[in-house]
This record gives sequence, structure tokens and C-alpha cells, in this order.
Amino acid sequence: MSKEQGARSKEQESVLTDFGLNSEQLLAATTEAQNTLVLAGAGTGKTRTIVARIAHLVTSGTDPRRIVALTFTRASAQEMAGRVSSLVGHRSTGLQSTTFHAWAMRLIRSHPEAFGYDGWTVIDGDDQKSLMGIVRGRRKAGDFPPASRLLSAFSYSRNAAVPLRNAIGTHLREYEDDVEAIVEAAHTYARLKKERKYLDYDDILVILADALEFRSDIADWLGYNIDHLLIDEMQDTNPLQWRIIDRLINRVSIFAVGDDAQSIYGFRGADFESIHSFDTRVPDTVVVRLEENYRSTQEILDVSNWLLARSPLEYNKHLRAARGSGVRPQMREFENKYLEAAWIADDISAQHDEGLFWRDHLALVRTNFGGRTLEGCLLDRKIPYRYLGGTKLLESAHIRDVLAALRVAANPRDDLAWMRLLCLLPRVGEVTASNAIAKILAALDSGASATEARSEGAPMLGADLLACLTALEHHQEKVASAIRTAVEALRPLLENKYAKQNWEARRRDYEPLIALAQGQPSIGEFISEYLINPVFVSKVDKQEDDDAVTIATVHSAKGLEATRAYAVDVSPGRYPWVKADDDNEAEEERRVLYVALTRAKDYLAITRSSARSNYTENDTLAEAYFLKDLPDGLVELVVDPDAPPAQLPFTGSAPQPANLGFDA
DNA sequence: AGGCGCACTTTTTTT
DNA sequence: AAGTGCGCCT
Repeated sequence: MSKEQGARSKEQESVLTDFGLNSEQLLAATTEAQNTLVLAGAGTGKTRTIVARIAHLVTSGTDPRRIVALTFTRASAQEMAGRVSSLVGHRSTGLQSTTFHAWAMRLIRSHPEAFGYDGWTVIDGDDQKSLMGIVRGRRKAGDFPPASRLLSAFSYSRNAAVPLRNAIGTHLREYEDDVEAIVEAAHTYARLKKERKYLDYDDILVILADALEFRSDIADWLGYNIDHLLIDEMQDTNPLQWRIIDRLINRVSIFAVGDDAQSIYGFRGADFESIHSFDTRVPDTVVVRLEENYRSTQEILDVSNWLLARSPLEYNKHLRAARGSGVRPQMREFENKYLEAAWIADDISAQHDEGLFWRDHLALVRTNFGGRTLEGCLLDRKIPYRYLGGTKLLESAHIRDVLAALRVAANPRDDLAWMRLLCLLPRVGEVTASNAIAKILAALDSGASATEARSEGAPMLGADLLACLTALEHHQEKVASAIRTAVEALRPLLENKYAKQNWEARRRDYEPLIALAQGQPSIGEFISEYLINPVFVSKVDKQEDDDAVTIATVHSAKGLEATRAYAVDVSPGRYPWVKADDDNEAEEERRVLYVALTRAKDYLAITRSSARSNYTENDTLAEAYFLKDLPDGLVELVVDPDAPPAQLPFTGSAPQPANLGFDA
């Protein structure tokens, strides 16, 4: 035994030595502690340390199938698995590297007898909104909160483990007279979900958390099957996720990595204080700090450090650049957002000519909407890009239309899918569709077959579509070819619906969709897999092409880095976001900007445009603006380098340069 | 009454 | 890109 251990430790020593860890990283990666918290500032080798930890575990004899590594996105899960396997090869086969939601869903699906959710469907945000629309009924916007706000209040209550009434109080303040009606809406929504066997995103975590809390047999079973739980981005873990972790303490060894200064998911109930109390909540924890930054030059860190130091909160973060000195970041000001985007695109293009790869460039935007102009510029110049945080393929309208046909074939009681499908037909709107759906459900209740119910309740589908649905019903297991069938049958309707909305671009999404569905066991599993692990529309047509510029929302850019980073539209009203109205929210905004700035390795451009007059003229926003007192020495200020500004201010919206044809 | 086209606004952040 | 409001049409 001791001989074997000796051999193993030599092997792992060589694996990790070649990996070039510093002493703290090595300490963390090889710790024998029951539980570990690694406090790792931006760029200090957080991912590298987790990867090394997993490599250490599998080379010292842990079965990789008994290791669960939880990350925040599908991308980082894959990245992590890839890096582990390049380090230790096949010895990591079976490692579970996944997101909280995907892990929970897999457990629920693969053990229907234990959890009891066999045949339930995962629904996305749009379906949630439709369902809540049913709950709201015809109440007017002023009288009752819109569906989206109800949903976010309810979701916050569940994720933050805050009583429903409190969440309503904070999220729906202006409806305080209607609290009782809102509470009732929450219960009705939950009931409708249950009747239809729908699971929303939160349900997935709640089911696992409840199972672990109330069924000690399940907690024991999970504990027996897992030795090591590794959690990335611990600072973004919310109370609901903590409930899951809590039940595994003392059953498995927990290894968490996080940075309080990068906590940006407060809106989902994450509280970065929980990272400070980690070692009291999780007994026998060893804390390791990583403070040396290997990513960026000192100039980039100087700006980032300055930003954080200005916070009233005490982060105690001062990143040191192991790489030393480089180029000063630039602050670039433009007349309007079109010139801003055009400059970024041109600069990327020029750098590519100089020999950099497209993938060396990362543009960080605050909102999904905020990347649109830049996206247009890149398209215009034929620069390959991927858009993280853009529209998800399975959530785009033209895809959902097609999937609706498969959904009603699989489950004739799926009324949200029925609504979507029937409304594609000419002369059919919400009212006609709901009458038809009521008839279909009544027919099913009285024992009719699905085929009978369909032709009885919805004769307006016509013979062809009715036959198509019957065919889909009988070939449910062939998801890919079912989608092809549905696309063909619906083509005239789709073409009509999207005639004025980019039909030519939309139609190209169907082939990749079919490719994605290849080998999926059922429509339900296909949908839940790709909702929980999304594929983005922008990525669809260039799957081979991994040399591409990345546009990403800061929230989807966690863990990313690039030689050249562009923080886009860092203007008053954006950082902090206009609607961040209390200090906590504003401080979270500061961390968002901090995450953005610390993505850059060699070059950082902070860009903004002066044309948002309603913001720059607003004293409150200008006063709150994070960069208002940025010392001159920290950045090089460049004003409108390519096109000197016309005399501002504008009174209306910014005029669009006629020669830039990218705003289509 | 219900559907539909048109003009209008309005976009936080994610699973 | 998608929701909302309004007036017109069947």
C-alpha cells in the first residue's frame, strides 16, 4: 500500500510540477483538508487551481465519476473538463463537470423513482410569461404587475430564501395595496405549473434541495456516490444552492473557489457575505488565498484596483501583476455609439492584420442589447464573432414555433404549445385558440384519442397539419427527423409570419437545430438539455470556426480573458446602471465593471460615447458615475480619434452617419 | 367580437 | 427583438 502511494505521489508531483503552480495554488490543489475555500482574486489562476485539484484527485486514486465540479456556465464546464483531460488524459473520464441546474436535472431525470418527476417538461422564460399571463388574466398594467415582474419577484423569493411577502415588498413596492392578490397569483401560478407538469428553472433546484433536506435516504445516497464536490464562483452561490450544499457537508469533501469582489448575481439572491461566513458554515475548512495576478499588466490592474478602492465596502483587494508593466489602458470617447462600435471593429481588424487572432479580442457589454451595434459592425466587416448572452437558439421565436408542434404531439395537454401553434394560423388569435384548446382538453378528458381530440377541437389546422401531428406523435423518438417534418409542414405559415422579420436569416437556423437534435431521446429531453445548457444563435452557423471575436455580457464573461479587451459604453447611466437605486445595487454594479476591466491581459480600451444626452445631463447619474474622478495618469484619454465631434450637445437622438450601412 | 397591421416604446444581468 | 396601444376590417 505504501509503495503504491509512493508511486502515485511521484506521478502526481510530475503532473502538477509541469503545470507550473505557485506555492499557494499547489497547497490548495493538494490539500488533505476535509473542506477548502480558495479566495482567489481576478486572474490569480482560479481555474488552473481547480483543474490541478481535479488532476491531483484522479491521479491519487479518486474515481473521477465520484467528483462533481459545478461551474456557472456550460462553456466553463467544458473548458474545465477539457483542461483536466489534457492534463491527465483518459483518467478523468466520467468526471461530472456541469452547472448546478444541469446537475440537478440529471439527477432528477435519471432517478424518477426517487424524485417522482417522470415526464415533466422544463419551460423557459417565455413559457413562464405565458403561463403567468393566464394567471394575470385581463387585468391592466397599472392595476396589477406585469407577468415578468411577478415572475422575477417570485423567483427572487425562492432563490434568496426570502418569504414571498418580503420579496413582493421589495420587488413590487408600488403595488403594496395588492399584496394579497399577488400572493394568490403566486399560488395559482404554481398550481397551473403542476397541473401541466411543467418545471421552471427554479423548480429544478428546489426539487433537489427539498429532496436532500426532507429525505435523508436521498442525501445519504448522494453522499455515498460523491467523494468530492468542487464549486466555482462560490460568491455567486445563492441560498437555494446553499441548501443543496448544506446537506452534503460532512458527507463529501467540499472545495470552493471564489472572489467577493466579483459577486455580480445579487439579483438572483447571491450574497457575497456568504463567502466570508463560509468557514463557519462549513466546519473543518482550510482557507487559501491567491493574490498574485498572472493575467494582466500592472497598468490594467491599477485601474481595477482604483475602482475597487473607491468603494465604501472593504474588499481588501490589491492585485499585483506578476507580469509587470505594460501599456496604459485607453479611455476613448466618441460622438455616438455608431462611431464607438465602428472604431472597435476597425481596431480589431487592424490588430488582426498585425498578426493577432480574432479570438484575442473580447468586447464586454453591460446588456444584451448593448452589443447590437458592435455586432452589426463586425457583420459588416465580415469579422467572425460569437455572442455570449445573445438570444438562445431554443428561445428564439421561429424555433419555438416549430418546437410547439413537437410538444403538442408529445403531450396533447401542453396548452402553451397549442397556443403558439394555433396562433400561426391565419385568422386565429388568442381567443379562437383558447376556445379550441378548451375543446381539445375536454375531448381528451372524455376519453378521446389525441388524434380525435385534435381534429375535433382544432379543425382549422387542416388535414395536412393534422396528419403531420399524428405522424410526429408516432415518431417521437426521432427528434431530428420530427423537426424536419414539422419545419416542412409549417414552412408557409412561418414564411408568412416572419416575412417582414428577417425570414432569410431565420430559415438558416433550422438545419443546425436538426443537427443539434440528432440522437436526442425525446423532445422533452432535447428542450431541457438545450435550455439549461444553451446554444446561442450567433454561434450556430460557425461551429467549426473557433477563431472568432467574442462579444459577451459581463455576466456571461465570467472566467474569460483575452489579450485585448474592450469595455463598451462605460458611460454615466450604464455604470452604475440607471435603475440601481440603492447602495447595495450600486456596489454590485461596481463589481460588474471590475469584472469587465480585469478580463484584459495586455490591452484594455474603455470606450464611451457622449451622445446619450439624457444621461450626461442628469446630475444624479453623472454624480454616481464610477469613473468621474478617474485620475489622469491611470488611463490615456483619446477623444474621438477618427472623427472629431460636431459641436455637442444634440437635442434629439444622435444622427446616424450615412456611410455606415450596418444598422440593418 | 375578434383578428390584424401599424406605429410606438423599451430593453439589466442568468439558469 | 418583442411587447403595447390603437384603429380598422371581417
